[in-house]
Formats: sequence, structure tokens, C-alpha cells
Amino acid sequence: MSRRPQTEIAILGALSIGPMTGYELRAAITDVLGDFWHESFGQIYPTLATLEESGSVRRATPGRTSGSRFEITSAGRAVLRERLAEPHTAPPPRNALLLRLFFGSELPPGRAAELLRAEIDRATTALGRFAAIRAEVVAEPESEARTFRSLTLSYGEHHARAHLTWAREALAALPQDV
Amino acid sequence: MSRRPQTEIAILGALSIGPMTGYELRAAITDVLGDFWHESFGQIYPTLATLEESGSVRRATPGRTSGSRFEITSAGRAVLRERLAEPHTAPPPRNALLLRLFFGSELPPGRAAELLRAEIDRATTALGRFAAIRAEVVAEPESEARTFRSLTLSYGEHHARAHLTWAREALAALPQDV
DNA sequence: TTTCCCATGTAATCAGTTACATGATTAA
DNA sequence: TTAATCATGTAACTGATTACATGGGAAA
Repeated sequence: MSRRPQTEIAILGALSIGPMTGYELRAAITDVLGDFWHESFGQIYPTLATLEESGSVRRATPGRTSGSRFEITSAGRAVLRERLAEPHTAPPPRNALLLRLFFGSELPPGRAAELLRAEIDRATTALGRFAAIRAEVVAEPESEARTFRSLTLSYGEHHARAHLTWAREALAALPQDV
Repeated sequence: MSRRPQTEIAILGALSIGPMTGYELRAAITDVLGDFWHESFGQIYPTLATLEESGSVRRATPGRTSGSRFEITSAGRAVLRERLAEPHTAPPPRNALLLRLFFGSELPPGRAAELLRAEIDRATTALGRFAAIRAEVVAEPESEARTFRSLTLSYGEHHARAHLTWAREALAALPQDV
């Protein structure tokens, strides 16, 4: 199998939009993909080095070591397309919130309600953020890229709404003394 | 911080229902928590050993090494309650499906639709499974444990429905030539 | 008697985070 | 000139999976 790290996909994907330094890469990933993807510097820099070695990316301003932007090569674009097409296997589920709620009867009094209220806050905040992004996306000119951006945003919207509804219902269903 | 592995919580939680061998533990976790939690043997056995050493669990039939069930001790119950009450930090998001869809314009033709159809299947299957569990839960006598079981099940139902709706909408929104 | 399931465990490996160390550039 | 931000990188660690090795017991 030898599943290569998905960090490569995220980096190549981000560089397919435009050249960036490692630092900018991390900021871009956090900004744009932050709701469903994450990279740390500890992953970005080593991965960038191996991608450079394999010829998938190159320095836009060679010579300089600090502050030089990386750009994707045509070989890199091919790798990106390949890697994107690979089947993805969902990692085994590990939902810390549900694990706690499942054994909720062992939780101190009030803690379950507290957990649910935190989820309501989180989902509400997320929905506000999504609404702002939605306004931006709607204003963009029609393009294939926009379709896919809209589609991932829609995922966030649907799931956040479901999460909010669930948490409210669950909170209401909780016995008073728990 | 020193966040201890959550495997301990899952194991102690499962043993709080009744004594089990490592093998049964894994089966129980897969059966009952399978939709939102997972443990592998490579985690279960070493964790069971450290839990035994720290006095959180003990062998129900001492002497025998193979096939002896582990039971939770009162110290173990205290540890479980403590660990459940700890704040949980959600791991950074890494949604492989969305990463692929976001860069969907780099996907080979038809692949995006294929991914979405697979999600529709997955969500549909999950909803069927949840319906069967729901029927069981409804039949159970009222108890605090049932409330929490119902609450985690409801999470699955809400999210699976949202997922299905999203995937169908997204599939319909996809341009024909993509 | 062979096959399947129950059962336990370890070693290698992996993807990823965190903490740390360091330095360049820019704005106040 | 000092503080903030931009920028790069490494080492240690961690939580976890996977593959492998082994063997008992039951049933076909």
C-alpha cells in the first residue's frame, strides 16, 4: 500500500494556486482549508524539501534560502493529479466528545450539559464564519474551481447545522439532575 | 499537559459494563462504539497491561494468562470518572474527502461524481444501521445509560442525514463534463 | 485432521505534533 | 533600537496502525 503522506497533496494543491514560501503555505492552508485540513511547520518544511528533491516543486528565486517562494513544476502537477485520484481511506473514527457522552452517566453532574453547550457555541461560530465565506463565494465569477469551493463550503454548512440541531435536542433531552 | 492516551478511557468505560478479555473488549468496542470509536489490538493489550500494573483493572480469574477476563477495580472507576471529566481537545481536522473535492478541478473526469456517489452509499448504509439500533434503544427500559446511548445515536443520525443531503446536492450541482 | 475462531502479544513503522533554536526584515 | 512579524528548520516524542508470530479449543 505505502500510503504517502497527504501533506504532499495539500502542499502541491496550495502551490497549484500560486508560488508561496513555507510560511505563506501554512497561512494559506489555515485560512482557506482551515475548517477541514491542517498542516504544521514540522510537516511543511521537511515535505517541501523532499518535494524539491523529487522535482515536484522548485524555488522561484533560486539562491536565496530564506524567503524564497516555491512554485509547482509540471512534474509536480502530474503528481498532484495522480495523488488526488488515489482512493482515500477514512481514518478509523475517534470522536472524543461522543466517547465522553456515551459514558455520560459516569460524568460529574452538569458536565454533559456543559459539553453540549460548548458544541452549540462552536457550531454557531462556525455557521457565522461559513456565512461570510458563502457571501464571498457567491460574488466570485463562475468557474469550475468555484463550484468545488462551494461544494466543500456546503459540506461545512450542512454538518454544522446538523451539529447545532443535535446538540440543542440533546441538551433538551438531558435529565435535570445530570 | 501530558495527555494520557484515550484508549484508557475506552477500555475502562467498556469494562465498567462488565468483565472482558482483550479480545472481547475489541469486539465490544467495535460493536457498540464502532461508529465513533476504534481500538486495535496493538493498543488494547499494552494498555491493559499498564492498567493492570497501576491497579485500575485486575484479572477476574487470576493465574490463567490466556482467556482471563479483566474487571475494573474501584480505583479504576475513579480513574475513569477523572479521565472522562478532563477537557478534550479536538484533533486538528484532516478530511481527506474534502481535500480531494476542494482541488476537484484537478481530478480526472467523473472522479468527483464517483466520490460523491460513494458517500451517498456510505451514508445510506449508516442510516439503515442506525435505524436498527434506534429500534433496540427505544425498546430498552428507561435509564440514565439509555439516555446517553440515545444521545450518541442521535448524533450519528443527524450527521448521516446531513451528509446524505449534502452529497446529493453536491452531485446535482456538479457540471456534466466533470 | 483440518479449519475456524478465540486469544495474546511484540516489533517495525508512520504520520504528525510540540518544543526548541535561530535568524532576517520591517515598522514603531 | 526594539519589538513584532516573517521565515526556516530539527529533535524528541507520541499515539496509533500493521504485520507478524504463536498457540489453545471447538466443531465440521
